[in-house]
Amino acid sequence: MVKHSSQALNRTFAALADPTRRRILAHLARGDRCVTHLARPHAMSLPAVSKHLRVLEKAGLLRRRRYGRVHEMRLDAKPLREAAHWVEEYRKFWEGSLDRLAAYLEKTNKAVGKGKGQR
Amino acid sequence: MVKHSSQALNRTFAALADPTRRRILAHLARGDRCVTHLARPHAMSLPAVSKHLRVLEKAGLLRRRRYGRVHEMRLDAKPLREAAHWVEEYRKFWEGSLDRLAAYLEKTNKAVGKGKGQR
DNA sequence: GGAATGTTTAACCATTCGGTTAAATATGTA
DNA sequence: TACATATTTAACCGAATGGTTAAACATTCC
Repeated sequence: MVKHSSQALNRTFAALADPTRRRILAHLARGDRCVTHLARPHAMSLPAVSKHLRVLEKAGLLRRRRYGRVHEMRLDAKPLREAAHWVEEYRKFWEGSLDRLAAYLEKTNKAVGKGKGQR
Repeated sequence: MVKHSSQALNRTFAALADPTRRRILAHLARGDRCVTHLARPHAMSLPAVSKHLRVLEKAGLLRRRRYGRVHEMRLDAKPLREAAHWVEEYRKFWEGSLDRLAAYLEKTNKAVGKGKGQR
């Protein structure tokens, strides 16, 4: 298995666990946006959105540039790369139990079908 | 963009945001394991691990079968499929800004280079 | 029956999270 | 200068998280 930086994954997955933040990322995928613009479609106060943006920024998922009083946010999807890699390692497990069994056998190198093999 | 079930993604990403839970999933990728076995390498109490397992179970990432007093956990990676799909939609954004610009143009259908285009 | 094993539940605790409102800060404009 | 706009910070709140210990439950073993 590949080595992953735990802290970064923690922040990335935690940032993605909130639907408001996922929606913000989706908006940013259409182009850079300022705070007010990003806040508009969300039924919450501006400080709440500001906090979400800070979470995304800490996770490295967006970068901020100041144009006068306007903060323009730009999507930075690089952290998603690592997250995708992590998830990909489990692809064989959702693509069918046959591969899962194969991996199981490869690792344990034991006979199966005895019923109490692993226990 | 594809439609995703928000609740499931919330649970999946939240479950993945904890390093203990990711380690548990990694262990389960090697084969089905009982609670005590999964708890051993983690420097925390059994109830703590039990809680993590419940979080993973609620997220649908593992299934539980009872053999007498032993609860055997089996990885179920299907929820990761949806998560992977969600993340994949941002692949073009980490694979280079050229594609990013292309997507931007495609969506906005506006000229760029004026400097203040989106603001 | 009684003891040991595997696991969960209950009660508790500190911290974090996601939201609020009010005030402060920074910038632009008349 | 004064006012309006964009955003953050501060203080607060209730709920969720991640951990603990002690007790309960379920099963197996002697």
